[in-house]
Amino acid sequence: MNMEKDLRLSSILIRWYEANKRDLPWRNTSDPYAIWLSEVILQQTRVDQGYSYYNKFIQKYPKVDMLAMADEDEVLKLWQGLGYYSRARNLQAAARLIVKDYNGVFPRQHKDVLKLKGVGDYTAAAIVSISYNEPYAVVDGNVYRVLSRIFAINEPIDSGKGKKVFAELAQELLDDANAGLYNQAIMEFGALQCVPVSPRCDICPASSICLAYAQNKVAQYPKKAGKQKVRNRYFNYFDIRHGESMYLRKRGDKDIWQNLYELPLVETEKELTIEELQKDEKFKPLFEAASDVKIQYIRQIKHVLSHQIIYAIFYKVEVSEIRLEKEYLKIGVGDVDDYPVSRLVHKYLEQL
DNA sequence: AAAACGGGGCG
DNA sequence: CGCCCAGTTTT
Repeated sequence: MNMEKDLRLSSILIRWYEANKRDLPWRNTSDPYAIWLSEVILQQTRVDQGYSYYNKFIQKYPKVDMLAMADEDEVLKLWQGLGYYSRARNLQAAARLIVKDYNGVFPRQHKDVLKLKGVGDYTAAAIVSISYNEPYAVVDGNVYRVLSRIFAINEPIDSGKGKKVFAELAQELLDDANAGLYNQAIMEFGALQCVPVSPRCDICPASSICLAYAQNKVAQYPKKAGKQKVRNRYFNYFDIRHGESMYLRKRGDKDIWQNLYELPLVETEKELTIEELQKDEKFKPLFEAASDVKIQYIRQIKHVLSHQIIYAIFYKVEVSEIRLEKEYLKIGVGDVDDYPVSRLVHKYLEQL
């Protein structure tokens, strides 16, 4: 069976690339030496930082044998300020090997390119696809971000399994006939359009096929296992009672417990006593339009989530009169069980 | 699987 | 100023 490849993504990316790509010096050549040099310089390095280094290197060592013949000190000096200096040492070691073993002609085969010092999976794929249009998909940080969003992939990118999943998906999606163009397009798209923070999805040509966008979860991708740091949060809940009435509010987007209900909440940066809390700017608006406010401490609950620990304090507040913003829902005390609440809030409610 | 490797951007 | 970034080699 000859399954046809889905090239919709390729088409979107390449069209976007042709219209939006930056004009960079290494984009006006198919010389594998120049491509290699640019790719090594751009490892862990932003384009605007590496740009002048590429120009210096290609001017001083326009051919691989000139790099091979240079003093290491001279090469390192030219690399100075760019960081990760093993890249420069490996670069020259590889140049010397190319002169010795390949007669100064840059290797043509992916497996040979991959053997060069300082060239891993990403760089080998970049070199052979861009220089020779060989069908090897690049997977760099941009690709992780773009693919994880478009396909809403929950596999963490920093796990062994995740790397495999992304490498296979990238290879499957690769537009083989336009490998170099497609690879450059997806990376440039990640660098300029599908950026890590606050991407402009409203003007994105891929938004219609982007699953993360459809789910309003763009900012959650790519997922990382990481040493996920646990964040401490301090929730002060107020169970405001006015006769047989109490108040709830629906939680919004971009935080835990989306669309669940909870008691009126004041979140603080650290644990505060009720006296400190009453002086806090976030506390005041809640009881501005209230009379005869009596606050009673009820209990403290430590609630542990995978990524945050919530130190919650519950207070019961009796008022003879109160007016709250319309986001606060006034309900009958007996109806509270009709509303979906977090486990934390439920723990408080069930023991009243 | 995890650490080491540098410098820059960001809040 | 601490935290994040992200390919390759080394441990």
